[in-house]
Amino acid sequence: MPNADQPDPSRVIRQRGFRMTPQRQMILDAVAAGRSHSTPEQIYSRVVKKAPAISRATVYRTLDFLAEQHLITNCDLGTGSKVYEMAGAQPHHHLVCERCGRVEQFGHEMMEGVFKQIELNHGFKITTDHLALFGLCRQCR
Amino acid sequence: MPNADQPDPSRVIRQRGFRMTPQRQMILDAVAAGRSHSTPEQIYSRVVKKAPAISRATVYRTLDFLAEQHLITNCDLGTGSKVYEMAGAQPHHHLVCERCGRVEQFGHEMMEGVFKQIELNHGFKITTDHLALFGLCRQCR
DNA sequence: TATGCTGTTGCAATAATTCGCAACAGCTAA
DNA sequence: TTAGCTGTTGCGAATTATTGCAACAGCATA
Repeated sequence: MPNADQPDPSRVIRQRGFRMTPQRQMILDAVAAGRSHSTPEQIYSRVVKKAPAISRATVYRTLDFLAEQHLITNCDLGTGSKVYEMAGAQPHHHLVCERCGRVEQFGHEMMEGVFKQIELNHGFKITTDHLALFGLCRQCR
Repeated sequence: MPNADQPDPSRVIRQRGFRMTPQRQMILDAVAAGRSHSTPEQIYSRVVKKAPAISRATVYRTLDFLAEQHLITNCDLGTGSKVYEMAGAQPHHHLVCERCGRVEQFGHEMMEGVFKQIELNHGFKITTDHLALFGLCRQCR
């Protein structure tokens, strides 16, 4: 069931003057294949099965590129590597417990008020849609 | 003029069962010496002048440690390395323009409402006090 | 089709960060 | 003071991430 809210990435990229190459398509597919957050290394290992010649540098560059285009999002949960997932679905953020490592989610709507306020005060339009906030969870306090 | 709000780091660390070693003291001093944000490499190069034997791994480990103890804070402005600065002074966050790279600041008080709300809803106490939010600045929109 | 412009890729080199482990240092209790 | 426990450090290697550059590929125009 194709989602009308999610325009064809290929079209989006071309409309902006870039190219949807086989590498980019494969990497996008690999991000989608990860149920949720995937590290660059996980994505690389998925892609390399289909295209053994692909280089790690291409994976890193392409992930950056797709994130700039807001087709995927990334987030640093403090695990050493950034993690990536498809954008669009339900924008959300995370609460990471510094003690036990538990990760909770909360919806983007909680942030929208502040972001709007910042836009009014600073004329700055925030596009960040995938934050990690650190602290202590209910159990660990 | 000593600041009563800033307890002696050495005391804080020892009270928690850790040790204030010469390395930790030097690294803390090096963070303080940087006027604002410093990269691990900048900190390393300051410290290595005083203690040529110190290893980069120690710098990275110690920065993590001091950040966990909330004596310093860090933030990823998208420049390749995390940057560190002393905690405590004026907690603040940054707006980083994706196009021109300009970095603006805004005060922690803007976030406090949301953080309080999250605490009510999730029982999660957020300690993050140095965020980077990405988007487009007034000029670049 | 031929040509040129520009975006993309792979490779190798480099940079940034982390890890494993043995040596070392500070604290406590005998 | 000595012994023992545990936190810390230095070293070097391993891992992870980024960069520079030449070759290549897609699209447009002639």
